[in-house]
Amino acid sequence: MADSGGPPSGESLLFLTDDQLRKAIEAMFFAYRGFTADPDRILAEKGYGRAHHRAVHFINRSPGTTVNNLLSILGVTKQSLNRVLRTLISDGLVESRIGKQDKRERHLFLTEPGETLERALSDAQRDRMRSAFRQAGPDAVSGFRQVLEAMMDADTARHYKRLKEGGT
Amino acid sequence: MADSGGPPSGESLLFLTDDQLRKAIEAMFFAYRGFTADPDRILAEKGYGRAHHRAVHFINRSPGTTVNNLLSILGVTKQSLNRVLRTLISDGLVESRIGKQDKRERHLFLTEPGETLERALSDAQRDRMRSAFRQAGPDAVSGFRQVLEAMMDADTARHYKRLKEGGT
DNA sequence: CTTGGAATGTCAACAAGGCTGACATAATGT
DNA sequence: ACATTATGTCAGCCTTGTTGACATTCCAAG
Repeated sequence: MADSGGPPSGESLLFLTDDQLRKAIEAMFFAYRGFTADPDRILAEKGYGRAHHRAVHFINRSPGTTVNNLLSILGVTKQSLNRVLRTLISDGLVESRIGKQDKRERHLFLTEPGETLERALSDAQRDRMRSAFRQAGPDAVSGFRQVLEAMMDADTARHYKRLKEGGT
Repeated sequence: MADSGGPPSGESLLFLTDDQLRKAIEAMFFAYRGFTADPDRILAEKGYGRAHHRAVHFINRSPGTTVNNLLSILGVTKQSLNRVLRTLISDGLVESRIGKQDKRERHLFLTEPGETLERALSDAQRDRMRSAFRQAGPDAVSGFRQVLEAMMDADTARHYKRLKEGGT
């Protein structure tokens, strides 16, 4: 089963031994920890968690987005999201406006302080990403993105592409 | 502030606009969800969580490792790890042997059923990784690994490299 | 040899943030 | 009128992180 060790077995274009795949899996695990480490520190200071970061990020990304929309992007239950939104709104980082066309909908926006927090978080994360890209070099960057896209679930990839292309 | 949109601004070898970095950040977030989705399903069936997966993975990786060693790799508190180990041991997936030299230490091993679970989990995760690599192509693979390594914390990278090179 | 500290691991209790289920309200669409 | 949709809320559960307290074992300095 595990044809590990030794050099590429040739023949396939992709010399993917179990051992190499395992290394990639571990790399993904460790890298994700680094990826979240900087924002986590900032969030901890302010008494927030990763869930708040995600909400703030995607509201900043698509100002005026609805709760439902956010739910489908984040892939959590509305109860979970609502708990986070409630604290963000009552802390004055997020504003929720009733929809004009459809008054059932709530459109979400970052307030001034909300944008400040978002910027602190994304600056930290971007700095690390930029430095990783610089170390790895230009060719590595496109490979990185291609593999990540291929690793997403189909539904998730749809969301990602939609965000990648269009704005809101 | 955000010089987003438009093609690479040239000049730097790495055309890294804020917009591109943000896309990479989102890709990382969505990809990690895909990365954990398959094992999560298997774990949920058996009543375990991601923490159990991590423990089983690294015990399989380095049989006979001590609790302390595992702790430094996983980066959680010993109490957290201990809870997970306790259930794995009482379910008969992991065996804990008191150290011969130092009787304070516990050396951890997978039992037969433990290895079976580990294989199910890593097969699922490897399958997705392999398919992502195939879709992305050989060049992408090395770029992917390079960026991930550059994204880790320094301490984490040490652990990763040690695991990558040596066996135990 | 004894004794104090360091290392290792265990138990208890708490918090964050997932989850399900039930239910309320308001607006929309048929 | 009635069913459906969008949202919010309460209650309760689970996993998994945290800190604090404590037991055991080892080792080294007196």
